[in-house]
Amino acid sequence: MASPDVWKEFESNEVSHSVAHHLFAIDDLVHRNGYSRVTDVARALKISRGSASLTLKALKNRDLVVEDENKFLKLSDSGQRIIDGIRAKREIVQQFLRDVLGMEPRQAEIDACKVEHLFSLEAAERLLHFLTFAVSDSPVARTFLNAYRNDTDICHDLTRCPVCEDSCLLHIDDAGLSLN
Amino acid sequence: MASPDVWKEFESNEVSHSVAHHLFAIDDLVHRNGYSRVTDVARALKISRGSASLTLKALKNRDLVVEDENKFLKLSDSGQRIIDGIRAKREIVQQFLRDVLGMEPRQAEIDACKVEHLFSLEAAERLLHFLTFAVSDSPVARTFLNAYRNDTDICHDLTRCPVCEDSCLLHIDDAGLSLN
DNA sequence: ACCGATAGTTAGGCTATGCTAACAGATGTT
DNA sequence: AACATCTGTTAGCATAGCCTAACTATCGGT
Repeated sequence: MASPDVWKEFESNEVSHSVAHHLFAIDDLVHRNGYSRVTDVARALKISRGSASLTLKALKNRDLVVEDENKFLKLSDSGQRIIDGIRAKREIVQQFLRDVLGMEPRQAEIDACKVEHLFSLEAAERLLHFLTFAVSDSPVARTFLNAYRNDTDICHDLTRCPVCEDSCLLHIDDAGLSLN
Repeated sequence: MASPDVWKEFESNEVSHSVAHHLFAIDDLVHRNGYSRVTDVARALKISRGSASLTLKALKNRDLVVEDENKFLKLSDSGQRIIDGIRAKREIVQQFLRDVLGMEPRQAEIDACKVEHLFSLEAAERLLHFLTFAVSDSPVARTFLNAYRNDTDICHDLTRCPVCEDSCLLHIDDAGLSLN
């Protein structure tokens, strides 16, 4: 099914989920409070100061985070670039899940947060353009989204699979998911 | 920005990426060759027999994998259910990336593989219904997809951001991504 | 000057996931 | 029977992330 090596790509990202959120925390704290220290990051992420200290030391070594004389932290240029990109991906995915697929903001945020650092730049760019077009004022887009929403409301009960009569995705093949 | 605890949800999934692919390997091997042993799984995943042995032992303890007298492995019912669900998510995401967003199959597969085990059931179900509608023969859907593809071709160079003139997502805010 | 709170670091431990290397057992070939 | 090979397990090691607990340093108030 899957090509031989694809699965190992999971590890090979610019930054891990954990690192991404350490960077997010610094960025948010600096913007909200004007500064960010180890303790602030730990509190924001709800991890211990010890963990934050170690992770942030590694990030200083990777030149993603810089520290001034007073132990105040900020993102380096490359750290900022990375986190801006990941934030953009999160917002794109979240808006798609919420505004097109109709998910509740909270669950859309959880799903987007899980995948934000994993999608390729290409996927994010394409999704952004799709999103922009889909929610535009263009009559074609409006007609489409309205039709989709009616179709969803009328024809699909999102909580019951037609095969097993439960909430499930197991039977999409039986149910005929063959889209070209 | 992000709600306080959302980021920790990353860990809380039914199975990890690694476990998912051990299960995939068994499922694929059984269907392709009729059987699956520790060595086969190791070879399929390109990891050592030692690693596979340890991980699979854990999966036997979790009752996701069962072993017969001859050391042949297969998925338990719950293991099968999990992996069918994740495979469905992968196929849905991959088809969306490929058939709607227009990505090459290979990159679509890589992206789908990274996120397949992370999306919520709800997101997958909604995406499935969207996909089914979007690529259907309905005139509304056809018109929309054609218009989208023309718009993409004509108006957007997916490799250049209008602000920084490079391949980037950093400036989506400047570029006006505010979709309600 | 001293006490207590806060900040940062470090040491030691845990799990998950990978590795190599050594070893045990079965199988197959001469 | 003997040796080679294949399979599976285990031991020891690494890294990423998290934990607690202990230590250091610094700052603030009396």
